[in-house]
Amino acid sequence: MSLRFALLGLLADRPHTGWQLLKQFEGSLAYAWPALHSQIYPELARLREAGLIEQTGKGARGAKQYALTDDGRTALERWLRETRPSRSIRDDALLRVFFLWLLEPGEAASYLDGEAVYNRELLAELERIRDTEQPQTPTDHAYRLALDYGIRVVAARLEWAEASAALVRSRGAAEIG
Amino acid sequence: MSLRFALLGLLADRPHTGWQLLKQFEGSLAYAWPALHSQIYPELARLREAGLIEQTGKGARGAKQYALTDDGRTALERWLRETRPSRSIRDDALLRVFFLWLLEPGEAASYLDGEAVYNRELLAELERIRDTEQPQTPTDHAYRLALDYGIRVVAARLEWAEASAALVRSRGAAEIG
DNA sequence: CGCCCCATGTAAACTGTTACATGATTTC
DNA sequence: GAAATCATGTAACAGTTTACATGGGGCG
Repeated sequence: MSLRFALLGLLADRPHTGWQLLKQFEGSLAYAWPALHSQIYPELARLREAGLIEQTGKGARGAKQYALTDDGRTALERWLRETRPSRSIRDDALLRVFFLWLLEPGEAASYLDGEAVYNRELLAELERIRDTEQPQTPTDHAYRLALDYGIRVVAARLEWAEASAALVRSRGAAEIG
Repeated sequence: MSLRFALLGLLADRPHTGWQLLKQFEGSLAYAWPALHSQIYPELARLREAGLIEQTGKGARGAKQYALTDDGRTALERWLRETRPSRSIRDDALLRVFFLWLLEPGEAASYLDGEAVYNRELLAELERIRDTEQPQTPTDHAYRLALDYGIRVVAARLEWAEASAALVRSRGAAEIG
């Protein structure tokens, strides 16, 4: 369901080829809704069949350019305005935390160190993007809001991982000492 | 894949019936890896078939109690120690932010207000749990780490939503004024 | 006895990943 | 002309949701 609207949303800004859409999903959208070409191309065919998008041209090497139709824009705006976001979450890294008690304190702390490293590097990358790109268009401003979200959430995860690793180490030391 | 290990992880603490496992997935695990009975019961049958769990008793009304086998514990510890968490994320609420430029500033701000309300209420609920339950066992301590993670991340999302709503309103006012 | 909750399962539809498959254009 | 990248598609499999289906036990 969300993939369908992600495609419509990208096409609302300007026409794209399937390949260009794929690159968007590999870029900034990867943090919100990742998708591979094997899912994107069939979905584009279905959206076209449903009249929500139309093919507006051909590029080199068989590329197909699509644009949003009026029906597509209506469907997209209805999704944004009239439906509530799904709150369903799947977070493998968090799931593992529930079972950290199975490991020795030192090993559990190492796991948390790894989470800290991952989030520290991701945070640096997101901050680099924030500090080098200047939003111009309304689309840019929306993407910047999404980037700010990522920065705040990843910073929170980093702080949690650092604090938790320290906590686990101090509890482990107390048991031994 | 993760569902399998989530079940093994719960059974590592103590034996559970399928129903009890289902209640765990509806409770704290819902924030990390939600699952329904239609997925849990077949997966338990497969884990039993594979020798990773065994049925240790029968409860009232046809309830089946399962416990982890030695093979199951080995598989669980290998997952925790030797595999890295998947970083794949699907966040419908974040996806919508990329397309907020489609709405009028007032409507976009309303969407962000809704995100603030949702996260404010969830944060209050998580803090209530933190302040009423006192961790005792190692299992409790791991659950508490997961709860702390939720509190930090939800607090970050709340702050982002409030700041973003204010930002969008001020930009909208600047355009009009 | 009727209702609610406990308790387990299966089937169909949908979504997402991995693997297979092909061909065009650019670059070295 | 070989390799890398652009560009599109299908097939098989795995994971998830929704719907269908059944029966036991406690409570009023």
